[in-house]
Amino acid sequence: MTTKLRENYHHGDLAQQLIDLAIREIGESGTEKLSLRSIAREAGVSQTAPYRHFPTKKCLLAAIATQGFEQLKSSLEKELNAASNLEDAFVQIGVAYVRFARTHATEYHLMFGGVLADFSEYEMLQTASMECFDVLKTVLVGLKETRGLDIDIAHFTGAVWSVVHGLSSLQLNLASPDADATLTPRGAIHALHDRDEETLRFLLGGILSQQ
Amino acid sequence: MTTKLRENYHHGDLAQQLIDLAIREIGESGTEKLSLRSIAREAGVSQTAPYRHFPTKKCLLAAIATQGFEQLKSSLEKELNAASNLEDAFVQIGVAYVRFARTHATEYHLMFGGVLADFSEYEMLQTASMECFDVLKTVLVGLKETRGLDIDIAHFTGAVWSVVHGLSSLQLNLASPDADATLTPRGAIHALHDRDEETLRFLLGGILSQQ
DNA sequence: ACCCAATGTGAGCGATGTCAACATCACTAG
DNA sequence: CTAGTGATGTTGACATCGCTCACATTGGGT
Repeated sequence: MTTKLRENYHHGDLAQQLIDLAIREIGESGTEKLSLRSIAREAGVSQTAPYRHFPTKKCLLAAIATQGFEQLKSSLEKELNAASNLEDAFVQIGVAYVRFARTHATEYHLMFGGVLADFSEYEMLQTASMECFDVLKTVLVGLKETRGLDIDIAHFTGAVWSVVHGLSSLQLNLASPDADATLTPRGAIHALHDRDEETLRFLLGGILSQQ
Repeated sequence: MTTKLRENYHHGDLAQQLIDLAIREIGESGTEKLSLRSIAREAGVSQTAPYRHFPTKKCLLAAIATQGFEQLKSSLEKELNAASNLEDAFVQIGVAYVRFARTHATEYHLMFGGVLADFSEYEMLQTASMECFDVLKTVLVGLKETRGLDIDIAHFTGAVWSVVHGLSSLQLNLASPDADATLTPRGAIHALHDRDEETLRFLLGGILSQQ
């Protein structure tokens, strides 16, 4: 499957194929092991061809993260539109967020793992992340208004985001296939698996009843 | 301060100095940029000397994470011993956890950032992380008993851990110095800063009153 | 005083990110 | 129809990196 020679000089859609190959390679071997040269080989292209599309390795990573934010945004929007009221949307968006993290582990890692130190270096990343955040914002602002909550909305948003991010990040980075639900680090994380909605209701449920 | 020649052939405590230099370099330039050769130069030692202490670059990182778990454990234990009751300990341990993450960002990143994929490859890391987890376990098991909570303790532990980890990880990876508390990603995270206890009471407070 | 295990050195291999100069192609203006 | 231009891909090279191997130095236990 690798190193197949193209019959055409030009490739067609090298940028997107490099993104896909990079996601796969990171998923298999981790961010540190990703090499532009190896995915160039896999794409059947010279080692410097990627530089026509991504001026730097980090720019490739930023492109992956940007795509991730766009996908996450559309997932959350779908959930928001499907929910019949804001309280449902509140939980269901959380569930969709964690599900996205699990099914797009590589993207999530690049979006929130601190690999891309400063989003402002990459304009498209910046705007994609803000548009994604806006979905969460919409729900929480609406919730504050309809329920007349007396809260600092920025702080509230940060707190809620912490919960869904914590759930996602812990499971991504410390999950192990051979864990059972015992009272060990791995076990506690294993106990979270496939119980997203229950866990989120547990953690977020009390918030709405406060105040 | 760098590249100073030693007058002695032997260094004295190269292992620990390499750990310290690595923490500094990661803090300044990120995990990806850390090079064994550069910290060897800074230590005034040949480029292969580090290999007498760490068979691999990842082993150096594992040593840093191990040291981090030991420090975190002792922080949490101090908090546990200082608290007058379990409810206080519950929140104060959370506060200490987030404070550790902030003051030891590099270590925290290595401990929970998914860089060291499988702890079981590094025995000392494995045991250090379990001993650290035991402190959290003690509090939660105690809490379940004294309050007669009807909960799955592994799941409960995972959920609580998610909250403190989410708070820590979000702030570490997405904090920016020039943020104000507006309704933007950065702003929401900024709104969490220096409000650990308040946020944790907000998020964890409802849990204890449930059931 | 001797020896050995621990520790440090030097040279080098294969791989990587990136750059500069060049080649090939698709498309558009005349 | 054709000439030329910008986008895309290639070749070759440089500095750096992780890591290995063979060798040098040292200090502590006999």
